[in-house]
Parts: sequence; structure tokens; C-alpha cells
Amino acid sequence: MRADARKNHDHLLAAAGTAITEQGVDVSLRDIARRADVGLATLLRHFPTREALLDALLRTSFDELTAQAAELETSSSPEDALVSWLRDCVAWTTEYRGVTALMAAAMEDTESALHASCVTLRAAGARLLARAQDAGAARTDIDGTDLFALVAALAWLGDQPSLAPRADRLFAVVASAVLTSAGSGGAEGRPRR
Amino acid sequence: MRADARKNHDHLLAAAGTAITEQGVDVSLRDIARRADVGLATLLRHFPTREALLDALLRTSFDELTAQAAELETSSSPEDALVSWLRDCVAWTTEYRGVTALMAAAMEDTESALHASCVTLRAAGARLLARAQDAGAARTDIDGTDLFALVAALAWLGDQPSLAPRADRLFAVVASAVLTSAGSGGAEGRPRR
DNA sequence: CACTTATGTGGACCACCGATCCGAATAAGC
DNA sequence: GCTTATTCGGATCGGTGGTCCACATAAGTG
Repeated sequence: MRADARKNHDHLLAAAGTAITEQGVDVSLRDIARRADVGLATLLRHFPTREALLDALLRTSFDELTAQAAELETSSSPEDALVSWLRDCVAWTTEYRGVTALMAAAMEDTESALHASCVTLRAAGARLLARAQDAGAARTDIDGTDLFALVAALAWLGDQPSLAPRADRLFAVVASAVLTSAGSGGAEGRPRR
Repeated sequence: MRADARKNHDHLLAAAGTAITEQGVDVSLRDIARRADVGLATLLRHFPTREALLDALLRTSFDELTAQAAELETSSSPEDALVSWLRDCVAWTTEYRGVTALMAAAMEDTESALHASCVTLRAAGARLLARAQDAGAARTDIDGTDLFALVAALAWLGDQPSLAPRADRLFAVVASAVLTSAGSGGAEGRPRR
């Protein structure tokens, strides 16, 4: 890759990061190009679609989340690992407002640039879920895709300004439904640790 | 109102109904105007914003849902009333893909044309929830807004093509977390009746 | 019925969006 | 220093929501 191309590539990724954290994933691509002091056509050559740009931008985050899932698998109890990883996932999405809808769409569109990353993430969650289920800590009538859907729904709540303040509590409500530990479903919202 | 104006008004509502059920709430306003054999300006004079159009279109549905809440309040047990009303709400949103995001936004925007309807709907849900809580059938650490958020999140799941097949089961999961009846939080997804 | 007037209409227009094309600029290799 | 292959970005296209205003027309009046 030519030096100027590489420079533009990096500038674009940085500009996209700040623009998206400020305005959400639906930010105008022209805005991103402007921030990077680059023409729109240049942005679109480096990243042919919005999803491709998102993929490049989020890949490291994805990798961190999957790596952390692997680490939690060995360092914590099945229940704690599952819950704290889910919490991390939901918290991460608050960084990039609106990313959950794109991820949900990418899940079934094998052509999407985000598809592979999303499938990997779902698999990581499914492993943690299976471990918790084997330990009797999680209900057995849901699978990895259900878990992904629940996380996506909670993340979507966090994207809605009017509902975001409730996101933490509702995470606890949903977590209590997934876990089978004592007290779940009761008035104690926060799952015990 | 002049006779021709009334005719256009009705044509527009009908066209909006079919267009939105086919393409979701983000359908182009020009498309709706075209279907009604009317100029875009005419649509925008009758309904100055997309939300105003949605409000006129959905008001009868809103009223039906609130009326049904009132009826369930007297005809069913607190638990059954709450669950079946929530189920109806989620089912209704599938008619108008994407409406939940608009409703969530309208909740905190008092200027929105949809604001009043959404608040009314939330209040109806809150009454059913309070009744269930008084009867000891629902957890007491959530309120009407939390309930609204949960319904909105489930409805959002139904809007995502890749996750919609899971919506029914996940409704049961969330319902089991809200209800305090025996077995909630366990492997029995469907709340007992 | 004819005429005036107040109201409704919709094509033309604006700024913005994502996307594409292609002549100009420029870095890499000799 | 020159050639060549690559990269760049302004111009352009069809689309969006929204505004404006000349025109058509329904309603009211003599």
C-alpha cells in the first residue's frame, strides 16, 4: 500500500471513530470524510460500504470481547463469567450508538462485512452459556442466538435516550430470567454474585 | 374542511397504511404521496411531519390497546391480564415495522405528535402492572416505564429479520422475569396459566 | 347562474444523502 | 529525472425530507 493511501486509511479510521461516538453509526459518510480531510470518494474506495468501515473500526473491539470471553471461561465461575461478559457486551455497545441494529442485520446477511465478526461473537457467548447451563446456573431452553438477541435488545434500549436510564436495571431483570440461581424472578433485581 | 381536502386526507391515510405495512415506518413520504395520487406538498400540509402521519394512522390502534387494557383489568386475573396485554402489544407492533423506535423517541419529546398516545399507552400498562404487583404476581422493583421499555425491546426484536423467529420464546423469558409465579426464572419458559 | 374569494394543490426548487466516474495529482521503481 | 501505476477528489447522478408559490377549484354571495 502506498504511503499516502495508508495515511488516509488511518486518518479515516480515526475520524470515523470520533464521528460515530459523537453521532452514532448513522453519521454521514461525508462528515467522516470531511473530518479526515479527504474526499468522499477516497473514503468509499478504502471502505466500499458503511459496514466495511464499521467492520474495520470495530474489529479490535470484537476481538477483545471474544478474548475476554475465553479468559472468563477459565478465571470465573460459570455464572459470574456469563453475567459479567454479557454486561461488558452491553456496555460496549453504548460506545457506538445504533450498532446493534447493524449487527442484527449482519447476522443473517452472509455477504455483510460484519457477518464473520458477529458470528464469532455469538459463538463466544454460546460457549459461556453452555458452560453455565452444564453447571446448572442457566436455563436450558435458550441457545446462543437467543442470548445474542437478548443482548442486542438490551443494547438497543441503551441506544434510546428515553429508555437508557433503565438499561442497567432491565439488564438485571433479564439476567435474572436467564440464570437459575436462587432469587431469580423475585424482587431482587440484581443477580447475586 | 373542503370536500376535496377531506378526500385527499382519507386517501393519504389509506395509502400510508398499506405502504407502511409493506415497507416499514421509514418508507419514503413521496411513495405514500404517489400511492394516494397526490403531491408530496399535499401530504406534508395534511401531516406536517412523519410522526403526525403515524399518529393519525395509529391512533385507533392505540385506543384499542388502551381499551383492551381496561377490559382485561376487570375480566381476567391480574397475572393473565398483564401477560396477555403485553403479548398483544408486542404482536401489534409487528404490523408496523420500526414503530417502536419512533415511540421510544416520542416518549421524551413532549412536542412529538405521538407523545400523548405513548404516554397513555404506558399508563395503561402501568395500571395492569400495579394490579399484578398488588396481587403479588409481579416483581415490585419495576415500574410502568420499565415495562414499556421491555415491551419496546421485544418489539424491536420482532423488527429484526434475523431475530424475529426468537421473539416468541424471548417474550416468555422476559415474562418469566417480570412475573413472580412458581417456576419463573427456571427452565419453564412459558409462564403457567 | 355569474362572480369573487378563500382554500387546497402540486410542480419546481433546496440542501442533504450514498454512490459512481474520470481527469488530475502523486508516489514508487528504474 | 522519467515513466508508470496508483490514489485522489470534484462533478455528477438519483434519492430523500422539506418549502414556496402560481394556479386550480370549491364555497359563498348577489
